[in-house]
Amino acid sequence: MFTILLADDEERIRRLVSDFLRRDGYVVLQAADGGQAMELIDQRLNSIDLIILDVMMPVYDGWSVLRHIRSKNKDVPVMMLTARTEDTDEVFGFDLGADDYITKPFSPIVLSARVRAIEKRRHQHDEGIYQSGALSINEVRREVCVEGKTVELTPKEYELLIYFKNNQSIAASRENILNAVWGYDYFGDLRTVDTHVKKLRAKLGPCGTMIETVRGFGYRFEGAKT
Amino acid sequence: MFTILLADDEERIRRLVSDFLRRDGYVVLQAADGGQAMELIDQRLNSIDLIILDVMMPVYDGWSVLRHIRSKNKDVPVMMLTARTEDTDEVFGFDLGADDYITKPFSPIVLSARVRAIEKRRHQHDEGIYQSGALSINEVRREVCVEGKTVELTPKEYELLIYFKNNQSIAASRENILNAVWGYDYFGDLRTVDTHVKKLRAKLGPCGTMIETVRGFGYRFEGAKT
DNA sequence: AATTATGTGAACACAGTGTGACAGATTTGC
DNA sequence: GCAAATCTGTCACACTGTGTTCACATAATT
Repeated sequence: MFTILLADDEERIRRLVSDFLRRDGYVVLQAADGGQAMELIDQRLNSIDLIILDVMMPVYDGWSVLRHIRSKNKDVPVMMLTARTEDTDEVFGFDLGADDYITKPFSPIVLSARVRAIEKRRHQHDEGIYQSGALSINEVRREVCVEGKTVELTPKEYELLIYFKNNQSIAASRENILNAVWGYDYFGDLRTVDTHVKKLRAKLGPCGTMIETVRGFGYRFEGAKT
Repeated sequence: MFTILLADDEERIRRLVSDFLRRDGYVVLQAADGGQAMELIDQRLNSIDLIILDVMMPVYDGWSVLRHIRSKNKDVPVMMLTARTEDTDEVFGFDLGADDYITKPFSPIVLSARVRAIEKRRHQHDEGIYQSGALSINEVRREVCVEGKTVELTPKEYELLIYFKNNQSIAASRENILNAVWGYDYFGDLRTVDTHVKKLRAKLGPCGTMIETVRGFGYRFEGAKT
């Protein structure tokens, strides 16, 4: 989920832009002036992924809101909207830590492209994190989350999950799995795999169904259909 | 066969490019505007292997067509043609899922090189997938689809189908089949094969007729006539 | 029409899988 | 270093799915 805070005093623009962004799958919070923007930022800055600020707003202008955000030492990306004037504005904005800058009037297409660019930049920053549906695996932190909540896995369960993640959509026989996870020199019961799969499924809760049984063969891990 | 849909409003470019591609052995469908492109895509997206879209087109522009394609959740490769402008366009295109990007004016040689690159990428991706008519067998996933819908096969049914696939157009006696699928040391009733063939035919639905009876001998699997 | 080959459905034994319990191995906390 | 807690691998049981055979129906061949 990618949440965007949109602050602009023109209702027409808010509606146009938010409709467009929603159609692209983003969640959009709206603020009609700098005051409302400040409030929303104070309340839920941690769950906001991008902030779009109009420069000219009642109560507090965009620069003030931007300054407020940066004073909180949060590096959430901020995009500024401003009427076409001299470039000084632009320089000013970048100095305060704006990430992008769009002059009014703009086409929603361009805006949405810039938003995507920022989202992408952010996601490649998340390198090493696997995500599929409600399941996310952070291999650096060695942490697995389902629906945002951390799930405690034992070492074997974790390694098994990593194996599945690295072999998505591939039917894996019990032998394949045993060789890969337990090592090629391990000669144990094939059904050990079953037991661990069972436990893993249980711990993954709603994501447990991502491990499919291929009857008479083994298992197959399926990333969420998007 | 590799089919390319080429959408560009300039007739001169269409002819130049399609001549060039045809000489390389590709089949080229042409669309003179975004509307025609949309129509062709709706009608026969499944038989198209690559789409080349001009960005500036009447009716619908290239981005809209691209969005339409992706909304169908098809990962057919798309190549965008655009006049040299700002990079934002490019970012936009890649975000929407364009696979390649060529700025006008371009040389047909370059275009055809890029097309070959995409074709290559695609084909190594298709490795291990058998397709014939409405039947497709993904041996990596150990999954069989008929008319796009997954068909659940038991292990024996699956192995039998794989045997048939590997022995297309060859009359196979029941003994051949029994030896190959059940193993040379299996001594069961020859008619067991019949039962499995019957079940397999039923599960394959419209593709069941691909398994032909060779009376007095055995069976023969026939891939779809193209 | 008689004969032979194949299609079809039912019955039954058995193999594959999910599941919980348990004992030994390993790790953790003190 | 010791006890407690946790993890791991195996097993047994229940249940469902699968393979095989058989008997009979239907179709093809003579």
